[in-house]
Amino acid sequence: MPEKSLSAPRGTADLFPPESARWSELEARIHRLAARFGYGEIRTPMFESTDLFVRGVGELSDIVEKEMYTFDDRGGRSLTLRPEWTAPVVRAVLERGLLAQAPLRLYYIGPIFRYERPQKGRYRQSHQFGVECFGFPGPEADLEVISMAWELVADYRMTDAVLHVNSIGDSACRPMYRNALLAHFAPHLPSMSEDARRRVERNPLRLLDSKDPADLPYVESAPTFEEFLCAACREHFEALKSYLVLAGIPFVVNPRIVRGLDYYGRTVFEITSSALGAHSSVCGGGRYDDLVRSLGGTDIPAVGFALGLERFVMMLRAHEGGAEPPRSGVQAIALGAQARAVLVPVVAELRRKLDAPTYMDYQDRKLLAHLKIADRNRARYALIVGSEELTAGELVLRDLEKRSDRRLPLAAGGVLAELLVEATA
RNA sequence: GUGACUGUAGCUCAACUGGUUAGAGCGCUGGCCUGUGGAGUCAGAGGCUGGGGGUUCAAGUCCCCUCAGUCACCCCA
Repeated sequence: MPEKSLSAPRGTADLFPPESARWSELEARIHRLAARFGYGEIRTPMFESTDLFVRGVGELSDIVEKEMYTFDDRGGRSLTLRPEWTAPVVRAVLERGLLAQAPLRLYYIGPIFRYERPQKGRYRQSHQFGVECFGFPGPEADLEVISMAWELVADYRMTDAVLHVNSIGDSACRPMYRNALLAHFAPHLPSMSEDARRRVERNPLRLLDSKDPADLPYVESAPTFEEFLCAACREHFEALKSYLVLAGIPFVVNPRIVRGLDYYGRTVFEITSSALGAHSSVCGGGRYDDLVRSLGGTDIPAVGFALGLERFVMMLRAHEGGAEPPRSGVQAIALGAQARAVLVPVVAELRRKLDAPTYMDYQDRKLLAHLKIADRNRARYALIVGSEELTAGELVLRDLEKRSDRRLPLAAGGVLAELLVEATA
């Protein structure tokens, strides 16, 4: 048996500096954003009973049919790595009885798993930030969650982001629209794509986002949902649109936004960016007023979204120039063993007291090599101690940006650190 | 699950129709330079050409399998 080289599983990725710092920064910003909107964080297990997703996401959805990481544990239970967050959140909230005190505002951030062929912006493990707002039937809650997603995008000045909104009706009017669509497409089906013919059986709404040129003329002439919305759904949608205008959030009404998961109804929305490749959506969400009941809870309306962090970071990169990160911190440079022995405790002290990185290379190198390392570390200061300094009882503090030296007395450790903290502040 | 393209040094890529010892740039280490930095120059280290099998006198190059990457389809964040 030949030895196999070890590699990360297909569709997964390792994250290293400096990329990992960008992620931390984004995550910190998300936590602050959610806090400002009054949302509390929920964390749920990374795997759940398979049945939860079958019931929550929909038996006929692609996720359940072919994308789940499902396995049996040693007790013979069928478990599944979560492919999305909403069903687990609803399960957790029901289990704890938290909906008794609805309204309830929760957000989550963490990994999801889908067994798919990887491509741009699509991985087998990816990460989502999302929110769930339970207990408000009205369009104010729709506006609230959309604002949150949009604020994140606007925060980073992503000028090519577009918000698409649509209404896909409720259980009263969707069947009527469905029938109208079927009636519209039925005579043309023979000349439409194979995919289209398949979709008719499964989910006629999906015909609307077909990309096949053969289908385009029929899709464009198809009736839109807006004509079929019942009075209640229409009123809800109109109110949301005027709220968006009042909030100054730019949007387009896109009758072809449908959403793939079974539980959505009324409001659906998406945020897209041209930086993202074939599937340009970075954030998708909407209202799911029937989901809680279908998972065994009481009749509680809900609205939320999920935002793909890998895709968001891709957008970020597309909008950033190659700006150099600012210099910060101190590179301690000891020339020789004696200097090193003096400097090591100073470094320890600095690391306790300085709110910036302190770097030190412990090998014997020339000053030149040490300074190159300082540059690579993007250190702001170099703290140099060699034989000259030792005899003079001094050290050199070099400002690497201004390229200027200062000499400071090489006093006892604690006092020295105080001095340096002050000098480098 | 389907299709196309691609796997050669740490990274980005060369190597005519199969032909001797697989090259370059960047990066790395060191010298030029007794101790002042993103530069220059010289030198050095670094490879079972993703893995396995086959064809051939001869395979980085052709064929098959496999793993992985990229992009697209299906679908989704």
